[in-house]
Amino acid sequence: MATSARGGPYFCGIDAAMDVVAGKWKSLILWELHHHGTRRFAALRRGLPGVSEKMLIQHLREMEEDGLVHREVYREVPPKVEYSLTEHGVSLNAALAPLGEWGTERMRRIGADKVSVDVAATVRR
Amino acid sequence: MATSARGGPYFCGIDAAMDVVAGKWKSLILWELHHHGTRRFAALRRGLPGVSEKMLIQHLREMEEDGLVHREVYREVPPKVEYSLTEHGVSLNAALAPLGEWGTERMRRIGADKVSVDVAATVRR
DNA sequence: TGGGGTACTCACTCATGGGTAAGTAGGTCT
DNA sequence: AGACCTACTTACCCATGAGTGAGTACCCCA
Repeated sequence: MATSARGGPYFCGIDAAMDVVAGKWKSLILWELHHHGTRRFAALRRGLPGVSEKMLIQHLREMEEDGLVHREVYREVPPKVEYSLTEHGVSLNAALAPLGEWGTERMRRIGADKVSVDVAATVRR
Repeated sequence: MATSARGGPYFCGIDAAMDVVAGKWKSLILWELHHHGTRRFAALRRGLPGVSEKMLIQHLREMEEDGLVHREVYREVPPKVEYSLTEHGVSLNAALAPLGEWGTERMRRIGADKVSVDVAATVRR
């Protein structure tokens, strides 16, 4: 994996956007940060049932590199780190909205289950 | 791989939509079919420089299962199969439009290259 | 006669994405 | 003293996604 930013060449804009959103949890992180404004690492973790610490950190780092999230470290002694969306993160979220609606519609069509907190807790083991 | 349709449980609509669009070429296939209306297998293949036959077929089959593309087989003797978008495929494409714009904007910001036909041909070997 | 085009399938390989579990540092709670 | 909290890092493993190359059936054209 390149530690440098993801970056084309791309076929088109969708390609470029997908590159940034690809990853099992990224869209959820975006959603979570969008709805709560600012969240600490542990809060984010609790908000995404099933995510592993490794993946959460990896995704957050990549999204930081991509300029989607802002990471604010407070040098206190129980460590404290706050994550929030940047301007680009906010606009990406807005761009994802129609897709979210389409997906919701699709879930209705195929009758897919939504992950409930209980199910998620079970999945988490 | 389950041959049955992908299908949740999902956290939210975006999740459900991403499930259907995930795959290196799916969004490009959508784009290609949207812009040309109806395309034959070989034409699609030529339109997506770098795609392997295996992946193209696999993606087309999955998208057919998901109700995004329609597959019309003509029982002639040089085989002829035409692919086109279904109503759901069209609406998905529309839902992807804002994301495409965001991606295009991002490409401008980071100065990413766009795949040209020449580069693609080279990549294809 | 044989090369090419159509739309595939099949077998094999490899890279990567993601999961699991443990370790770390410094401080507070019991 | 020892358990626990924070936000991580590190090492290891495995399943899956994707690429390569060959094979197939049928026909057309040079």
